[in-house]
Amino acid sequence: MNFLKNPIFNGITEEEYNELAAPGCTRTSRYAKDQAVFSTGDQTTAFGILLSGELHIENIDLWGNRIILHNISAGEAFAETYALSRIPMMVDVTASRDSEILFLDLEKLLDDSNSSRPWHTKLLRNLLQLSAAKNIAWSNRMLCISSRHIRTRIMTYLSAEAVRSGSREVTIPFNRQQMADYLNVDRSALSKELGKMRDEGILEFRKNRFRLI
Amino acid sequence: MNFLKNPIFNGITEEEYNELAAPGCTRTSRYAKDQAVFSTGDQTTAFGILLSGELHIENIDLWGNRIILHNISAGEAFAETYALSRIPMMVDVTASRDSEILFLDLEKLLDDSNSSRPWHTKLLRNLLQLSAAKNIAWSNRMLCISSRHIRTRIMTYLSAEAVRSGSREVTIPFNRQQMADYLNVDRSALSKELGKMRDEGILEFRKNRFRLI
DNA sequence: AGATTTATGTGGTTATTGCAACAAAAAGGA
DNA sequence: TCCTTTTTGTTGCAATAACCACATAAATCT
Repeated sequence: MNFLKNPIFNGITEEEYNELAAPGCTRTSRYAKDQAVFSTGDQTTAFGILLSGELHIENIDLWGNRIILHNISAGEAFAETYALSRIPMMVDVTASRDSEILFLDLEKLLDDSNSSRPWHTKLLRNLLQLSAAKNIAWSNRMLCISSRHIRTRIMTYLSAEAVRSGSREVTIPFNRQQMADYLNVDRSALSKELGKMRDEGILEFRKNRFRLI
Repeated sequence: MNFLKNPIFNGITEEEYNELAAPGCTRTSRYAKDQAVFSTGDQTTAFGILLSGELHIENIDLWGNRIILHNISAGEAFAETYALSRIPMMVDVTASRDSEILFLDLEKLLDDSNSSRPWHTKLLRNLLQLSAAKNIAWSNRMLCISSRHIRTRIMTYLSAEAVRSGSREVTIPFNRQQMADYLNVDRSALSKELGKMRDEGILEFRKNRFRLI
């Protein structure tokens, strides 16, 4: 019941959770590294909360290029947008590490028959907060991509991470290829630019640890 | 009361609207073309519904480059993300035409004291749908930007618009500069590529009307 | 209508980035 | 430990797109 501390259950008691979970609205599944959780075209009424591990939300375009749209860490929710809007998924959700996921079926949970339950309004509010937060995350991502220069993208991304962590040293959840996909640049070009920036004394890094100077 | 047909008021009756609007939770304002509705750094508890006109959500980066994050047409809502999350806005909202806006103050509307009102849950649900739809829009936009080739960006964008309108002929809500900002490319490079594509017989266009072939 | 401002198209130049191929280093398995 | 696989870095080359400057067209104003 550790997951009840998750923001999605904000204000919801253990008793209330047991009540909402009772009619088969929830389930837990495990996924191995590189295993697909959802695939493009899937439709789902359930969204997931990542209990442990790590996921990537990614898209592969018509030419086979992959772009990582988002990185999901433990405690974060995902696919709630698709569960809410019922449209076919335009993305792949893949476990980038061994992961454990709690699924909540929104179709059942948000049914009108539950609207008098005390947990119903709380869940709605929490979902709304979650969705708003996702929108903010999209904006941040978009601001990274918006520059046409690799260096600016790197700096925008790392600066934002540094602000979030409150430190000039940041550990990112990507390897080089994934970082390149996230910033939407070529991997070798990214390595090249990172090397240049290190030469110029702008930053230090080893693998996925960066230090801004 | 025409705006009650807006999805945000889905299921909400005129009587209910009068009740929720009574305690000063709503107001209507007019904006002239190019006038700012919100500016970067603003904090708001109210979000807007565009009754008439057109808005652009845009960002100007540290180097003065503008990027249009989103285009708002009549009937669409905006800034609900910021009203929900209370963080300072990272974008400018500008009227691209003379516009009339209905503002709803979420801080007051979503207050616990209203939770027993019949319109309260309806409003929450509608906001949730709205927020989810915005997330979908972000995804679409991101898929446009994800390619590194101008031609692919153009095709991804126009194809998506063609699918939405169910026609090979689409009228987009942008002039060239705005379209370039939306696709995040240089304007002259965009004009050049559009010219090439016309020469190759891939598409026809005049101003903001495009026809895919 | 004429003048002014805004929008769009074109050409040439430069530079950044993508791309491909390979080397080196690190990680993982037997 | 050695061998294999994966990850990261490096180089040269080609190409695309940015940038700049200007021409033309369209829209707006008086």
